Amino acid sequence: MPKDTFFHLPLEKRHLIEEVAVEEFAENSLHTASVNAIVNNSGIAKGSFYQYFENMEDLYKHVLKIIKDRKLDLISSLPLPANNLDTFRYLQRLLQIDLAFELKYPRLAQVERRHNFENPVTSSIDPETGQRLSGDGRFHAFLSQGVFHDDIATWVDTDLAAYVLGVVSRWLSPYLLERLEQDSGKAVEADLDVSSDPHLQDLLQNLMDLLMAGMAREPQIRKDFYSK
Amino acid sequence: MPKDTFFHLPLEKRHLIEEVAVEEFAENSLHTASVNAIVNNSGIAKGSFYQYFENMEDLYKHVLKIIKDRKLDLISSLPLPANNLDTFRYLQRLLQIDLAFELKYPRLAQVERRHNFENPVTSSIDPETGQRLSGDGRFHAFLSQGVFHDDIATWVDTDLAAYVLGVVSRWLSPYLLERLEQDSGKAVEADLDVSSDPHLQDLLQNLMDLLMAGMAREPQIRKDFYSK
DNA sequence: ATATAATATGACCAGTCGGTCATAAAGAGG
DNA sequence: CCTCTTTATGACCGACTGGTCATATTATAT
Repeated sequence: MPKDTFFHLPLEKRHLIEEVAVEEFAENSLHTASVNAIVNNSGIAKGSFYQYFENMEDLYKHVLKIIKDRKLDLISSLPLPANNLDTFRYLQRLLQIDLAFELKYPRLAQVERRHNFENPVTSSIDPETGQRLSGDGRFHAFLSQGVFHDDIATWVDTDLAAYVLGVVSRWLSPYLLERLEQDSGKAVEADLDVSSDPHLQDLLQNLMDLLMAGMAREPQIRKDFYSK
Repeated sequence: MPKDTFFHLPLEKRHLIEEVAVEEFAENSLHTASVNAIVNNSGIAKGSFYQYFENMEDLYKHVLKIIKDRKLDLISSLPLPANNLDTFRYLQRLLQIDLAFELKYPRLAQVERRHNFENPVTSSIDPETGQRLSGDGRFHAFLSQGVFHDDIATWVDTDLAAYVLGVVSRWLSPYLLERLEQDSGKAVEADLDVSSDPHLQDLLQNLMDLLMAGMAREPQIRKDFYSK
């Protein structure tokens, strides 16, 4: 955690340092990021850096926390979904959240991608159930719910599916945004409404169809013929 | 391209340097890889490095070429598929190739992933047709063939699908291998036959089912009801 | 005004970086 | 043996690295 001094800083100065750090971590990993670069780009003295942070890792963890906070803020700012969200509307919402985050904080999203690349987590074991738990758990939760509600076929290997969904959601956003720009011929505005833009909805729906028809039980899916 | 001197080297020495370079590029990008590290780890003098290569980028490109060559070798070494390969067996083969490569050359695969991360290509425009062409073109070819043979639904956005397949194939291999290790409780041997191991086939088939039922026209897929 | 605490600063350190180069060693042809 | 070419070497260079620290400045409290 950054030292107290850092949090006593005028907000403007603090935010400047944070912005510069984000930019640095977007282009460099924790181990290759440069203290000197951050110091120079934010106009503070080298000594000040070490008055604010223990070391680079301290600042890095702080940036990761910013990412977490911003994402939570963003989720709560999105229009509240209906109480009984359809299984696949729920998945669509998960993808939309990542998309909105990419749109609003592209550099933070890049830092997150880099972090994920340097610290890959293909899986971890749930200490309670002993089951595999790939990724951040969002998609495991989605799949469990889906299977429970008979919306997802029972033959689906949920850990494999959760991993695949995680990978797709992580890399989908930059593709969709670049695609939007190329298709429309103009830059995408940062305040684009991800849940209403028609072209974006088309693309997202196309992906949803692709995923759904594979996992949805209705209409007939081959494997379910045998398993039930 | 490396200088002549490099190719005059005894094979053993040349391969040692290449191995050390691969290891360096597996852990560092082109811009953060260290000449000194490579020199020390391979036991050659600093000056020799610059007798063999123009600079680090020269060596980097050479390693990329090794990756390309090894992959081609591996493809031609795999049992030849039947002439008229079923559309989805063809996709399965594409995934198996990536898997075999990860299994046989895990460090080369890591270098490739890092390269792809540092030089992301979400899409490029085909100069001939003017169409979008995401990824390396393998999956575009697959999808075009599939649509042509009526095996893939016409409503599928092929560029989006090709991108998703590319992302999945790139990140699937390390997951599957780790999964195999955890499920079986023992390390996976490097000479595992990716096209015959039963557990591996189960997992791959599960993913194929997931993808197929979404893209295969048979049995009924919703969107095709309307489009045809 | 004075004393004390909090903050800011950049010269400085030892270590590493990519890259060069004069020199030495080794090979090849006669 | 001598000659000429190719290859090997590591000391050396200037630039940059993360980190320290004595000193200076500012804010706070009395």
